[in-house]
Amino acid sequence: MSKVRTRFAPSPTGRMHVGNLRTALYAFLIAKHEGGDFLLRIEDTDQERLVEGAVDIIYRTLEKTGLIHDEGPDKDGGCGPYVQSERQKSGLYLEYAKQLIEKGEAYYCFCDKERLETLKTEVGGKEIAAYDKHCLYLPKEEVEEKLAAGIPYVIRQNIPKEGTTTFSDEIYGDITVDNAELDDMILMKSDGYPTYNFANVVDDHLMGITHVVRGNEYLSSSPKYTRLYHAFGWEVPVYVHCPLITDEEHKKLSKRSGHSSYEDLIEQGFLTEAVVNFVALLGWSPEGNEEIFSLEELIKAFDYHHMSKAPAVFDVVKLKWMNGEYMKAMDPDKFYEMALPYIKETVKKDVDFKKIAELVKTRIEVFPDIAAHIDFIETIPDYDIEMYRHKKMKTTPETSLEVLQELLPIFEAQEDYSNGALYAALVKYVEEKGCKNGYAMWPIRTAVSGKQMTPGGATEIMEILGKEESLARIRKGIEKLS
RNA sequence: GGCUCCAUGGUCAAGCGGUUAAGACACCGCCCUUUCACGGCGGUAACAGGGGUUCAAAUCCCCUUGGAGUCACCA
Repeated sequence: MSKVRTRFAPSPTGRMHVGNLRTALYAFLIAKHEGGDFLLRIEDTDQERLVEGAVDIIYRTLEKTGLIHDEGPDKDGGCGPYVQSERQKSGLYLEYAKQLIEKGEAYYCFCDKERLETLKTEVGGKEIAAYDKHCLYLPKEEVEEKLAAGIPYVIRQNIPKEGTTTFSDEIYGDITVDNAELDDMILMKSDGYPTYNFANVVDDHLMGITHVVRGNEYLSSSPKYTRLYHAFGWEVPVYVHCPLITDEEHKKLSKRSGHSSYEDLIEQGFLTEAVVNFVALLGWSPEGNEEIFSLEELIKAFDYHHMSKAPAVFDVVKLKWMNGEYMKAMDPDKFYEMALPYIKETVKKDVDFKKIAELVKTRIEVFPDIAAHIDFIETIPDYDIEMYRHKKMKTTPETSLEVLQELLPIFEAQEDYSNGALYAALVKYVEEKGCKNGYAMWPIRTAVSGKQMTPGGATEIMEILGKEESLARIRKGIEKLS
């Protein structure tokens, strides 16, 4: 069996859609699992939709996610160029289209926009057009004349009205459709560029792609591609159509969802590794129960025969959980580095950011969660004294006042404001008083944070706030309670 | 609307003729705990419906229903 070659063939139109990322990932995994090649090809045949900088986004995203290609525009592997607009310049696509015309598998079409309009019908609120093969029947002389006169033309695939076409997909099995359902799709546009449909087939063949991995929105046009391969007499690649990724409404994931692109997710504080891991599990499941996979582990475990057919909902809640897992497992220094901008955004004071990062590390799922956890460090919120009441700790505003008043001089005398020393002092007080830890801890933590929940306990917070601020907050608490 | 695909808990999903129908997220409860979280333990919750085939069906077939995709000189 020949070496597996897959490709990722995006068109540079903006951010990296998570559906595209997943497709790229699967293509990468299928190739790498077999020790094959993964190529990158830029499909920029639609000159109108080109977005400046989009190619850079593609490079950057692939690099960050670790989907390193073996061949591409920047890595010649002998099949170049790897950008379709560059390939187009050599007249390659037109040449192949002409081959098809000679075989009777394609034909010139001179129909203008107005005529095409008349072919449209509206069904269910949608406009549907089916070409009527008008130009297929043009006499040869007339075609020559029009060509010579420089009349704009397109080249269409000639699909018979009779019979059926069958193709085989690794995931969905054999699919057969009536040829009558297949439109004579355009291969070459009037601007001289090939359509995606045509360039895709030609290039996949020329680049020796063995497995075509793509989203399942292409399932219905696959018979046309298959006919193209047959028309050329080329070997049909293995098709692997990936199930759709949908939003919570079970619709194709769109920009409206707010998290449809890789870049969106990163901006929302997700980690690249978590996104890749999560997306890998959308439409595929490993053999065991383990769900956390590095890219290396995915390569080893990925078997595309275990892919599912049904569309998968992109569940942000689960992504968050997974992201939290990656946060916890992250190297502390790395975490500190990444969390710092978020910490600084809410805490302007000169405190130990590293300690804050440590405290927050196991409690957040995404970086923006940090703000809500530590905002009290900057300024203490105006809390209700009922917050001092806690059933389990057996505290009330009254007992809290007493504890705070007794503890104040102790903390005033305390020089060492490290967590350990503070905790020791507190425990000593608790022992002498003969009460439970929480009985004293709760009021202190409340006074010092003004919050129902905080990252860390009373003394951990005091350590970060420092002596002066801690005492000020305890005094303020006493004031409030008096 | 035509065509195509899909159908196990709220979500991701194991399952591929015989199972007490896994696991994860979410949710709930308990425990642990310097609060919350983390962690540990436990719980609620599913084979869309109807026909077949078979000794036996979540698994195979058909129909119904539901959902999605697609029908461009976009990819």
